[in-house]
Amino acid sequence: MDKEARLDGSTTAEHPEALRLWLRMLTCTQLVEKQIRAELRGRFSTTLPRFDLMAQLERAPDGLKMNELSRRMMVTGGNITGITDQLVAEGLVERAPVPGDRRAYQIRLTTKGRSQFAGLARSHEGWVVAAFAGLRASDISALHRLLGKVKKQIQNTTKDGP
Amino acid sequence: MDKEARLDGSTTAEHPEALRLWLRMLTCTQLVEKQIRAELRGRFSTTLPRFDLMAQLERAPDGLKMNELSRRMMVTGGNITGITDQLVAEGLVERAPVPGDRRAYQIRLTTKGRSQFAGLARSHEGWVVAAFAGLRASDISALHRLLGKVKKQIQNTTKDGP
DNA sequence: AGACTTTAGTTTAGGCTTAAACTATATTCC
DNA sequence: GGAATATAGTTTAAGCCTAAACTAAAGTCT
Repeated sequence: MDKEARLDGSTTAEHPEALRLWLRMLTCTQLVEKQIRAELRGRFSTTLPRFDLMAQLERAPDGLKMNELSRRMMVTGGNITGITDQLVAEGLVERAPVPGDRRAYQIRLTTKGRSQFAGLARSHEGWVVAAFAGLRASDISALHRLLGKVKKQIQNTTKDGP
Repeated sequence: MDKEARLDGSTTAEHPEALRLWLRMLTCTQLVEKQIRAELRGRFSTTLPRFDLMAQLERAPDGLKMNELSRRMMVTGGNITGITDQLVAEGLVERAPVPGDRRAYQIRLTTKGRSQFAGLARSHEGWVVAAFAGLRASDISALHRLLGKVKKQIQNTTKDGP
């Protein structure tokens, strides 16, 4: 084969398949994500992080604390502060006090936020369905299952720490 | 309306399967990416975009023009300008004039850049292999094949229209 | 109670990324 | 040649994201 790859020379040319898989996976994710970001921006003048935060809250009727949002969205607390600030300023989300802990807030969708999110979610689902329209149901479940193995593996090996 | 998008439940083969797949795919990609970014930062004091740009140049011995880098990395030209500026400042890449077109540059790895990249690439491959270590070779090729379908689908539907 | 540690959230400095406006050079078309 | 258009690259303003330092409130231990 026409390999120009001089990355590894002769020592460890054993696993370029994982590398090829990773690059393809990254490409797919980026393509879908760029599509969704562009639609959110063009049609709703919003962004993916704002949508993601609202999606988390939609599934938690009593709201979530900042650190729960941080954990579920896999981003830092400072990031949550920034996104929440914006959504609060737009009246889509509110910070409610937590009885018994004056440090924490419970973040909840406002009525306005819940109503706006309904439209967002409907469109979002359509874009995602369109992105995977080339796959049969069996392909989708196969992908889902295999990615489950990947997720498990990563979480196990990453959790090993000091 | 019919539902509140309560995506936990049913076994009915509707579109939410695609949604669940997408969320899992995003999670996996983010986990791997965060791992790689952390290693690049912790062990080499560099970043993923810098690494990606150098990786593109490594495969193009004669170098690439800015717009080629922009296209291959799927990011905007302004972004390439910024990353290139930093790598030039560190002496890892260079802007060479293109004979016959005074607007363009040919971006190339310097000797120092090529040498540094060799170490980066070796480690990078290791991290990726580790991330997919939970999969058998047949799983990896199945994933690769299925993601090929996804990629093709997205590129076809996105390319439509002016 | 008082000192120590942990937890919740914010702030800050810096890098990444984009869209849009901009400069400079090439190309096309009369 | 000269005007209109297209292309290569940069700049700018704004949002996202992180790590690290910080404030305030809980919790722990003696």
